[in-house]
Amino acid sequence: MLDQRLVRENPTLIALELERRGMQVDLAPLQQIAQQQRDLEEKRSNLQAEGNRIGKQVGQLIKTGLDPTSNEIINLRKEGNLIKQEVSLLEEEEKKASFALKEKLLSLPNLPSKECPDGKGENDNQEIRRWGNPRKDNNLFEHWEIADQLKLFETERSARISQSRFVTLINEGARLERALINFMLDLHTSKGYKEILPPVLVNTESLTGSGQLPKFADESFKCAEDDLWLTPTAEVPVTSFHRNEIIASEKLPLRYVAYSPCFRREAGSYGRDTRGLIRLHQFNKVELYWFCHPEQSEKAHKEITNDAEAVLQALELPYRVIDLCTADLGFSAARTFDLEVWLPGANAYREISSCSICGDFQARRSSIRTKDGKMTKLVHTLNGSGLAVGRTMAALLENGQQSDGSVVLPKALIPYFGKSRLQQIKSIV
RNA sequence: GGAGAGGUGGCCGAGUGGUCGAAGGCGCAGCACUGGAAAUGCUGUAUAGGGGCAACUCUAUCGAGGGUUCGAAUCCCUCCCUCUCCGCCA
Repeated sequence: MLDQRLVRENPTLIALELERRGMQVDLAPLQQIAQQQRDLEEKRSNLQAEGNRIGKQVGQLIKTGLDPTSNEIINLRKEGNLIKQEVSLLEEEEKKASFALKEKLLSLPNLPSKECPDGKGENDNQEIRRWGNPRKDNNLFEHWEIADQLKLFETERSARISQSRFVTLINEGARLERALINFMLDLHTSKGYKEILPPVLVNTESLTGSGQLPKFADESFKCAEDDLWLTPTAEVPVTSFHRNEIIASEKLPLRYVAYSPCFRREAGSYGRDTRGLIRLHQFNKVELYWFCHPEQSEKAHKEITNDAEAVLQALELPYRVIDLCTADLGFSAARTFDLEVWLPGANAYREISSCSICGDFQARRSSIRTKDGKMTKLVHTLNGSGLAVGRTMAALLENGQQSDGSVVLPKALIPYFGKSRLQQIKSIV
């Protein structure tokens, strides 16, 4: 959420920055509401001050022995009643204004950071660096073909259980998924991340706090009987882990790693990535999340990206880092580095992690602050996948595939998976 | 799900209609005392919004939302949460 004061005092700046995202917004009406809200608040609080004075006066008069039914007190009570009426009228108007203001503010995305490259679409994203040597042989299989051969997951039966875009991992596929989650969590906790395993059903406030609501309700699954949604990413519960808190400055930065299943409706993606593990309604993800001092967040953004990259490096998966342009930024992000892993079977780089700095955007929505001397300041938040587990498995299958049909796994995974190679088996499921 | 108890500041805990943003204690910070420290003493110590260069000041907040009243932490209503017992359950 954007700062109300900025809306009142410098709407032009906001309009300019949103334009970088490709949005044309007329902020004049918003500014007007913000101004109106403040004026009403001022009027109301002055009246209340007057009412408080009268209340105190009555109390004192009665204490000094004046008859409560005396004219003096009756007149004061009348005056008090008049003020009360006026206040309630003003209050009603003020509430309307604040509600309208908040509703609009919650629907505006974050402003891009100065460093974020301007652009009109994904072609304007900028590649920052590459790591590893991508395999480019011909006749390589895509991951679902390999998985099918090795009997790692079940698609048709999953549709029977749920619907399309769900997968049931079986045999060594299930084991590999579990190994990957543990491997990632261990890698990050060894670097000082605190591990948390949050609820995956989250309430409306939590989704609003991190930016998924009110605008993207159709992207999340909602429970019909309760104010609960299936979380689309651990970013949501982790943000709200500290919602409405003031975090002691010496505790910052707080760095969390959270594994969670993630649920997305993928509305509007019909026909895209219909096979395999790339785009599912439910997938596993290990998420990195930082709460930090505003002054540290730029540096933190590089660190969280490096920490996500470390997983790919340990798994010997070639990748590139993309600096998303303003048009491609997510709603809450001020700047985002995407990590794209090389999929030799698909002959393409695919997003496997998205590392964003959100500045104070989520902190303001969620009211997460810290003390800077006597000042109370909003913290900055950052998040990054470390990594999306299903896509990691896809990458391992495609990158490790051998001509004999087996898949060689990276050394780092052996302690977790138990062996170095996936081979044709007689399915035990 | 049923029955009962309760939700007050960073923590403990007083406060059942009147100047209460809230006694007292703990904790924390500063100062004094000390060779240094402990102990002691003094002072300060919530959040949000508005006004002011500032000192400061106004408003709101005692789980949340309504209501009664000139005036509510205190009375009334609704909801939420926590605890204890019973039931159910992985």
